[in-house]
Amino acid sequence: MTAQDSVNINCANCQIRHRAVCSQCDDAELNALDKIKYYKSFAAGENIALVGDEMDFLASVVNGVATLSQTLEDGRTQMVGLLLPSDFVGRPGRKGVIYDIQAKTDILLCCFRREPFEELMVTTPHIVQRLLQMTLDELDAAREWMLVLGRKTAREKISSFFAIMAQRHLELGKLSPTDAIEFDLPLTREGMSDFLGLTLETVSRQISALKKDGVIEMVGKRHVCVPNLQTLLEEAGDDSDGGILS
Amino acid sequence: MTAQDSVNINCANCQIRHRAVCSQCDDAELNALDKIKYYKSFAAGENIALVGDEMDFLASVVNGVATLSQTLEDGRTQMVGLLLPSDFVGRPGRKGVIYDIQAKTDILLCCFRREPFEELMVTTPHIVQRLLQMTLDELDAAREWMLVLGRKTAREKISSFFAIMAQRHLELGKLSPTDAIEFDLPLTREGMSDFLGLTLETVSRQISALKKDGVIEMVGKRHVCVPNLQTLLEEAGDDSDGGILS
DNA sequence: AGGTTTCTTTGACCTAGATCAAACAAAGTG
DNA sequence: CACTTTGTTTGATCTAGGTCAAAGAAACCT
Repeated sequence: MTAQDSVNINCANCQIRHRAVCSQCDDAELNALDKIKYYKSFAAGENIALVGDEMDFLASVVNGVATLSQTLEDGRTQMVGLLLPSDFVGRPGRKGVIYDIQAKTDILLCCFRREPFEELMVTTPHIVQRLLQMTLDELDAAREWMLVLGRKTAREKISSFFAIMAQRHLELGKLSPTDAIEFDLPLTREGMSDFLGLTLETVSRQISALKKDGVIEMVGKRHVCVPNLQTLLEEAGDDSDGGILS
Repeated sequence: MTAQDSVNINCANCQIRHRAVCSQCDDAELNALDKIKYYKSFAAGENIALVGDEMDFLASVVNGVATLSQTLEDGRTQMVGLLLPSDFVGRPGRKGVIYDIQAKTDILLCCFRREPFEELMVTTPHIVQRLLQMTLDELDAAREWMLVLGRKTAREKISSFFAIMAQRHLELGKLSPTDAIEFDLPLTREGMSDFLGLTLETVSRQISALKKDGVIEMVGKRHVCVPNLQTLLEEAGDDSDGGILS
């Protein structure tokens, strides 16, 4: 399903209805949101917003993948957020954008006009409460990444990234954790290097090594198969319970 | 002022009244909070809670410094949060602790009993709204740290840490940004290394180097003097505007 | 005052991952 | 179908920061 196919969606058949910022809203509240929302899609590679821009909407990712990243003057860049379906985009109360936001695949956003959305936040506790939960979850994920960035080896970093992808896929697909898990990488080698604080060459080498050691199998450049999640988690250096919870 | 000296404080003369989770509360709401709160102090080095514990309170840091950190099985540890006065401790909606929380100096917490606090969150929008703001700020700070951890050199990391300390001190002390700034480090060399994803030896070497280059001056092991904040910010690799905003 | 313990500094050496370089592969273009 | 362009892999080399080691320095005992 591409972004274009989904322009006709509405809240009733929305795939992210039960996970997004609106998930605790009742019908009346959903109606209020509906009045201030519109759908907008971006092509893979397109910038949704750049540092210094003013963003006059807030949004939920309906489908597709986007990233948040920061860049130093000399060009070093670090990804600081990976936005997947149901994730929230933009910061209430601050128009000014402080991270570059880029679509990595074709992406569809459910956008809320900023002004009326911020008014709804005052009158609709369900929205603020859900947003708080989601922000706390993001904070936990960011802190998990601080451990990855600060203390893990290159091999552990790649394994951690694959483990997150695998687990995110598992959540949605309702597979048993003992099955083999397959998914497509939403990022290029360079994208992964920006996420993990590595060079793209190191990413490539470590993927080759994990492949050689049978931890993962690759079909083409982007499709990953994880025959045994437990093995991958051990490579990632996480405890047996699997690391990132949310 | 030690933690003990402050046990008699109340909301009216509380130093963090205007920055903490209660900052948007009116008198009635403050009263409701007052009924469910108690003060508790911890000595420097004491653990406030460890991974796996259940924490039956949430709290604001009144004075002193604490840290959040994660440890891998082999002992590598990464600090993922630095809790300073007015910061919030604990996660609403989850009793289980997932980071080690340790007092780094003597510290005084303004604790709220979990159950009634979580009930207040439902009925008191001012609390949830303020908590959302604070959590968004923490998320921004965490993302800024991801850039430090993932992409900065050892010298830039140390400079970034000093810059944050200096700026935090500046906010409170109302000095002009052109004055020399002095402050005490709340962490040992090892603490800084855990924060920055370095070894303590590298921390020590880089501090010596910054001292030799006149970027900072040290009085004893813990007291830092920054003669020129702009110079320090340049060493930190931040843009001229100074990096972390909140 | 001597003796722990904890923290810090500095030196010598080593290694994981960066950098530089080249070839390959796949997809899009005129 | 030649020809870019974009992404990937692999090799050779280099270096920032880690590791190992030892000696100060300060605080805290008793």
